[in-house]
Amino acid sequence: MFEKMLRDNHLKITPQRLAILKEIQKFGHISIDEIYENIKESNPSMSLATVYKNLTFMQEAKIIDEVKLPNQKQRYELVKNPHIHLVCEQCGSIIDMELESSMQQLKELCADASQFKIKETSIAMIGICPKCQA
Amino acid sequence: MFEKMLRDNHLKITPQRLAILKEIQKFGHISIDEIYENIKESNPSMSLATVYKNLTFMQEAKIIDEVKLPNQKQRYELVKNPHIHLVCEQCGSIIDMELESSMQQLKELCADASQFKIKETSIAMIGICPKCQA
DNA sequence: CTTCATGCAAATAATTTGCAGTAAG
DNA sequence: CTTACTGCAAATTATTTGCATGAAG
Repeated sequence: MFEKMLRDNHLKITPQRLAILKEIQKFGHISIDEIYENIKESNPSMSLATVYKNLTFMQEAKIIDEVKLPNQKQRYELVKNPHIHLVCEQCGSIIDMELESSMQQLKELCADASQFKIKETSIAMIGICPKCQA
Repeated sequence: MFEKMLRDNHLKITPQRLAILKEIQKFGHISIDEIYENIKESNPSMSLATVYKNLTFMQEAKIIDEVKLPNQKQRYELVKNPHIHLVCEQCGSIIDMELESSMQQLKELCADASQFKIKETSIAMIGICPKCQA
C-alpha cells in the first residue's frame, strides 16, 4: 500500500510519487532514466528533477533502496527482506535471492571479527544466468 | 610490483600510472577526486582526464577494482583476494575482512539455488566501527 | 621511429538547486 | 488556507572525447 507508506512518513500522496513507486514495483530494479522515460509516456509533463527529488525522499523514508552494482547504472528497488542480488553480466537481468539465515550468519561472523555494529548488508553476485549459459 | 602488472597488460609504464597505483595502495579505498588532488600536489600538471582514462584501463586489466557503496562516491582499490567491506557510516572508514570460506560457501549456495554461474562476489556491511561506538 | 599516453579544452551526461505556480491535506 | 510538491530553467558536478604534443619502448 504505497499510500500508507507515504502517509506514515509525512510525504504527500501525489500522482508522481505513486507513478514512481509503481514503476519500481513493476520492474523490480530500475534506473532513474527508465523511471523517468516510462512515466513520461503517460504523463508527458513529468520532470526528471521530480524523479530525483522523490527518490531521495523515499530513500530517506526507507520506502525504497538504491542498488549499486559494479559497472552498472544505479538502480532502485522497493525495500524488502534482506536478500542477495544475482546479476547476469550478459543480459543484465537481476534476481533476488532470500537466504536469510546464511546472510545473518555471515553478518554475525563479520560483527564478531570486527567489533562493528552492523546495520545493513549489501550482497551481489555477478555471473551468467541459466538462459545466457545456453 | 606495479611495473610488472602494467607490462603484463601491455600498458606503458608512466609516472602518472605509477602515481595512481601508489595512491590507491596508500589509502586502500580512494575516490577519483582524492587520487587527483593528492597527485596534483607533487605533480601539478596531472590531469583529471588522465586519472579517468587510466582507472578504466587498469580496471579492464584487472589491476584495480571499483568499489560501489550505498550513499557514497565510487572508490577504487587494488585487486586482492575476495573480501568483505566493512563500512563505518559515521567516520567513513572502510576495512577489508577476508572470510574466504564463508564467502565461498555463500557463493555456492547461491549458485546451486539459482543455476547462475557466478564469477564475482561483492559484499559490504554497513554499520558503526568500534571507535565510533565509544 | 612507432606507438601509445598525457593534458588541455570542449562536449556530454548526471545531479542539484531556486523559485513561481499548483495541488494536497 | 497552509504547507509541501511540481516543473522548469539554470547551476553544478561528473565523466567522456578529440586532438596536438610528448614520452615510452
